[in-house]
Amino acid sequence: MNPQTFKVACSNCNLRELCMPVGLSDEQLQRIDEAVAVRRKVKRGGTLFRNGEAFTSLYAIRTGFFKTCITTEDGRDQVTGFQMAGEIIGLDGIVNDHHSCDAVALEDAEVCVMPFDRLEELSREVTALQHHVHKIMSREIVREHGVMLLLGSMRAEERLAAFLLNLVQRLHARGFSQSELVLRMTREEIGSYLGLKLETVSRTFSKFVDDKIIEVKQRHVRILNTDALRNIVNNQHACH
Amino acid sequence: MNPQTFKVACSNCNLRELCMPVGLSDEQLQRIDEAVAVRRKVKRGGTLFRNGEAFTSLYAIRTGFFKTCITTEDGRDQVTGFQMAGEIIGLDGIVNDHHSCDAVALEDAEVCVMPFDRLEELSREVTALQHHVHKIMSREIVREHGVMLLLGSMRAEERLAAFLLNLVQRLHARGFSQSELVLRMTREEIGSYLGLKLETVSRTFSKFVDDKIIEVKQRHVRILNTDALRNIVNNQHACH
DNA sequence: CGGGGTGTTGACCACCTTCAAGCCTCGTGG
DNA sequence: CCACGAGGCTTGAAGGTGGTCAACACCCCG
Repeated sequence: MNPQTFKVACSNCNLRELCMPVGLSDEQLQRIDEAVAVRRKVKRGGTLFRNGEAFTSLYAIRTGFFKTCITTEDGRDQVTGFQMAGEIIGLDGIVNDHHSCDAVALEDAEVCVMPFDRLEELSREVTALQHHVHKIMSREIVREHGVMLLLGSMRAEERLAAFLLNLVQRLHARGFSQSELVLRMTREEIGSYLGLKLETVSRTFSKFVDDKIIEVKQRHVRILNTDALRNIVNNQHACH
Repeated sequence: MNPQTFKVACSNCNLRELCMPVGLSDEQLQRIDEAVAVRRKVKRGGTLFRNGEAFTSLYAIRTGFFKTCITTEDGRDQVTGFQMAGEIIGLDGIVNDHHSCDAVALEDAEVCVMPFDRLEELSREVTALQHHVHKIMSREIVREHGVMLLLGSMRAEERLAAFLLNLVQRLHARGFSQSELVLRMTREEIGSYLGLKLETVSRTFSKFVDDKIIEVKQRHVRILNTDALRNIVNNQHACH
């Protein structure tokens, strides 16, 4: 209710390339700084926004890890994505001026709050920013196409392999290991995202361990054979 | 290769409310007309754009019916959506300046071609247009969330019921019947969209017919009991 | 030390897929 | 005009994948 807030600047942010502004002049960067009003901290388990809440801002993740999920009246639940540092959340709220999903922090997190009307205002003046906002939204659309492909046509092993490869690739882009990762989410949340039950996720992890493709200790995962994972995603279904 | 093209005007288009411009002054409408360069016809079975092609424009469907689908190297195939008059396609191309899916006409179609750089230029000047472009992209993101929910958590009957309700609702918004519709796509395409095999789609149709929920004659579908369909989507899973 | 949340594993079963056969419909060409 | 063929659709039988239910192990933390 009383989130901690801090004044903030994009111009010296080390996530610049991943996040909002791209290839801008110093002057343009300073103008962006004006748009990014404040930072906000969210504790693990806390929500950045909830389904139904008024939409005011987009959020750039500085630190931490989020899930977004939709919940229907009849108790259905679906994780629609996991987001990490440098990624933008809140785009779902634009169309109806209120959010249509929950954003939950899976570890203590800090986000940059970008009031959307300021962002629109500024992107009318800074062409590069306008373009970037469009690209971010388009990227999210394309990402979701990939998830639809996964949910619509992949089997459990393929889904989990694709999931691990995607996670580790994004972490690698942020300077982490290509072969080791810590899952911030439960098996149930993975399952919800992948359209599987938690037992199936657990079993599939175990199978990968048996096959010496990964090592698992709790939420710590070490990838022993990246190519094997890639083959599972790509080739496996070529039997037709 | 040599698509037929026509000069076009939004200002007197009867799809105005569904499509691009919203609540604009006459002067603003005229400016939009400048952005919408030409129309283009696509024959049934033809493609409006294909995966890998350079992205230049968004397309507003004037008449006809499209599917968008992604195809991977390993032969996987996924229909990501069906689009009808008044809807916008091509948003996937913005992020990488080339399209990442195919848009195929399922019946003879005509689209308005909107060069994206003109659209960006114009939306820097016309705030309402800028806002509308953002809303269109956000709407697509939210729509895809719904598909993810469907693919991730619904059973075959629920998926098909949701699909029929969605189609008929969109057709109704365009002045068609609330209870009768003509499917423009094959069972296989429905299946691809819903993450089911065509046999399962066919079987589920048959079950709905047995249950007197719909009548089916080829691609003509008459909904006899809309509430039953709604219950299938909502309640069925409440057994938990 | 104990308890709750989380994860693993097994047995059984339901749902959907696979494979196969046959039908219907429409368009084309004889 | 009819015959034929191809594509699309339906239906059946059998099998597999993942879901469900249940028991238990593990780990973190109070």
